[in-house]
Amino acid sequence: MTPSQGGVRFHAGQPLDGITMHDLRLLREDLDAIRTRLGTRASDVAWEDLRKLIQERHHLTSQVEQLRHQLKKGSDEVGRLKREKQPVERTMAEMKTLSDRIKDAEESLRAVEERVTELALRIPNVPHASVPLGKGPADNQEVRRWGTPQKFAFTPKPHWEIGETLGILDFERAARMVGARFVVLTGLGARLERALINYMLDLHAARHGYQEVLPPFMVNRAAMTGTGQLPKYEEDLFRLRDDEYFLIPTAEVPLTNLHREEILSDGCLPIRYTAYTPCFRREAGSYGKDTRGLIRLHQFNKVELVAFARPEESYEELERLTEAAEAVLQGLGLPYRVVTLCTGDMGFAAAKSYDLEVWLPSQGTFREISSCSNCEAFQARRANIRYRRQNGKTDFVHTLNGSGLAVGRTLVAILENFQQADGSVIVPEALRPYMRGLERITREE
RNA sequence: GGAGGGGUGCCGGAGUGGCCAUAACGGGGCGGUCUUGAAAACCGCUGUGGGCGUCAGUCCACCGUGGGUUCGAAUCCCACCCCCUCCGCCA
Repeated sequence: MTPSQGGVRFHAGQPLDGITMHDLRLLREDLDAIRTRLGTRASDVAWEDLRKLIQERHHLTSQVEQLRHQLKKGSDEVGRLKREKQPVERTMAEMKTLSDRIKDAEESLRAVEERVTELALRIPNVPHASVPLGKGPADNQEVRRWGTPQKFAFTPKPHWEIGETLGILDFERAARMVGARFVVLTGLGARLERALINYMLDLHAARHGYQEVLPPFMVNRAAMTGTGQLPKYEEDLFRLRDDEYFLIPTAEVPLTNLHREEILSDGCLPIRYTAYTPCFRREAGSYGKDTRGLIRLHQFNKVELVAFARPEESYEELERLTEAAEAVLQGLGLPYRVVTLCTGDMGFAAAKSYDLEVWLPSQGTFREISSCSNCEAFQARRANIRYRRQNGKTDFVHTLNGSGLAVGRTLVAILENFQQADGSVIVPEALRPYMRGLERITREE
């Protein structure tokens, strides 16, 4: 793949060929079916251009291959003639002409492939048959609820008021040193955040069988393309100015890319990873939404769950992963519900997603605190992650990911759900060992 | 950042322009012969992706990545990436 302005480019010398090929086979065979199943999910895809380009690519490929075959034979002939001391000038001249023709044809092919890749990489994943059709959050389906929201004898305060009164959240100083949508946690706030991270990691690593990982917080373009953040959502990412590196918007990116370009052995599946990372998001286009508090920040902490599964087991794995995320909320005693996202509300890479929504008393609603998705083979194709079946054939794995949980939003839920009339906040029992036994957060003098 | 060395298949490792690339040779793995069983020995098989084809098969690409030279490149040239050693700097 040739580097090009504005095209899809790879930093670490990784070719795109493998990625496009896999998508292309599917597309060539079933373009219309895929288009129909995607519906409004892919309204901005240039389907007709793509159809033409795929045909053109196919045509050019066979042409180039045929010419190359001729050149190979001719060049062998030159070698043979030279050994036999026979004249070679004529054959060499013919081959020179042929070689030039090949270069032209290859140039055309390269251009077409680049266009195909660019278009194909912007097609979202096809939803699973069990996903409800819909346009937005209103069409999501509630699956179950857990816990009972607390009845307050007073009007529950929003978390930013609780936090500022307790002196553990400082938005003002954060804004001064960076800008809007950042926070400084201090004292017991910082300790509570750290306690939550450790509690979640321990739970997933020790109880749920996820291997703990501490990955890089920035990755290259190839990795971002593999999980589907690129090329379509570049404006949502923070990018370094002098290097082709991006700050991760979620640990899903480094964890899933852990096995990019690998063939896993059947016996090691399923593979389960958990990691704490900060997450960086530009939140382009969300001006005015959740401007106060910890709900929507440019940098937040998250403990992530990622799994690699055999295709036939991936939906079972999605349930297992979702339950692991739920266990965090249950352990903390926070009421929540689980919803199945409708086709219109799902992420780019997901085939099916469950959102966990935690109860926030100050808003009187459930707010997203985790999103658990089965991406099926979508990311595996883009990142070329395969496994060897018992019959020796290779096949793409299914990748899954979910928050387990968004730490900042968990802190929000704790402050709001466990706030007391005197302004203090009760520390959930599960967290106390991580808080040096502290039972209640009060203002520190 | 500076100097040097290196990236070849599951692993080690040969290959410095066609003849030995259908990547030598060795190891590992799988299957078979032999054996009461095993070892040894011997024989065979053992990469990925794509095109065409009903099958048999056939064609193309891949020796870190991308360009270039050439009738022809793992091999020559250029750039980049990664790894190792030493020096400097640094948490």
